[in-house]
Amino acid sequence: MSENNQLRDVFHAIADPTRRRLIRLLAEAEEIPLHELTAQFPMGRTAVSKHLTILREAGLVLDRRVGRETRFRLNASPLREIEDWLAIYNKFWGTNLLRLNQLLEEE
Amino acid sequence: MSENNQLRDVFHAIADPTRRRLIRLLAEAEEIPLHELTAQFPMGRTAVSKHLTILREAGLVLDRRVGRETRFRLNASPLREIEDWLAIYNKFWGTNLLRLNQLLEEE
DNA sequence: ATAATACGACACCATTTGGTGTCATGTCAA
DNA sequence: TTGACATGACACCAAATGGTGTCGTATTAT
Repeated sequence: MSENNQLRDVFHAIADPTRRRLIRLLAEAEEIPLHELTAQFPMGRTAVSKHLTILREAGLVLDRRVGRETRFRLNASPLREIEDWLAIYNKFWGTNLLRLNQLLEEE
Repeated sequence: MSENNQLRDVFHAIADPTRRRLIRLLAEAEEIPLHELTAQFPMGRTAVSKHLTILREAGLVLDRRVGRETRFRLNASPLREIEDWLAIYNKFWGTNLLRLNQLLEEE
């Protein structure tokens, strides 16, 4: 039951726009091979592959060889860590505009 | 009503553990001066100040001079962007263990 | 008046990051 | 069997990142 093979920080993994777009693409399909993912980006195959490696090390992506291609699929569950982290702060969302007003009035 | 002065990516801002700890510290107090925040970290004042600048540019922190100190306070609302982004994927959280099983059975 | 404090603004540096290109290898098609 | 395709595994590079130390200045305390 070792769902946590996280060698990489999930927060760091989702920090890059390219990696977030990869996640988005993988959410829309079951399984996508590397060359097909690469076609969606203005960069080379090597760069996309590196981003996918980072996602894999964060547990956000699974990959398997099928013939000569490597197919990737999304594993969204590590995102729960982000959700948990956010839960601490979303209670501040309402109050902070008030805080801002207080701050401006003090000046 | 320009709440979005975001020069920096919020995802990038929360990617660093030091910056997440700064957010945590600021959530626990109303207002904390730089030197007091610095005392909580194993690094120098300059480094902490740089992290706070990144948080400020992401809109996550507000600062004001009071006498000779610069006091910081949390503004959590930009975190809503993260929450919105997560909302797209948390519907996958339940299904992915099934996917993983399917994958293992295929092998 | 003097000294200590808190800070911003630098210059500086090692490491990481995000990209490139190339080469060797396994796989599929003709 | 020959050639095109898809990939991994490098070597490589510029720029960003996350630290450091120092200097000058405004503020506070003595």
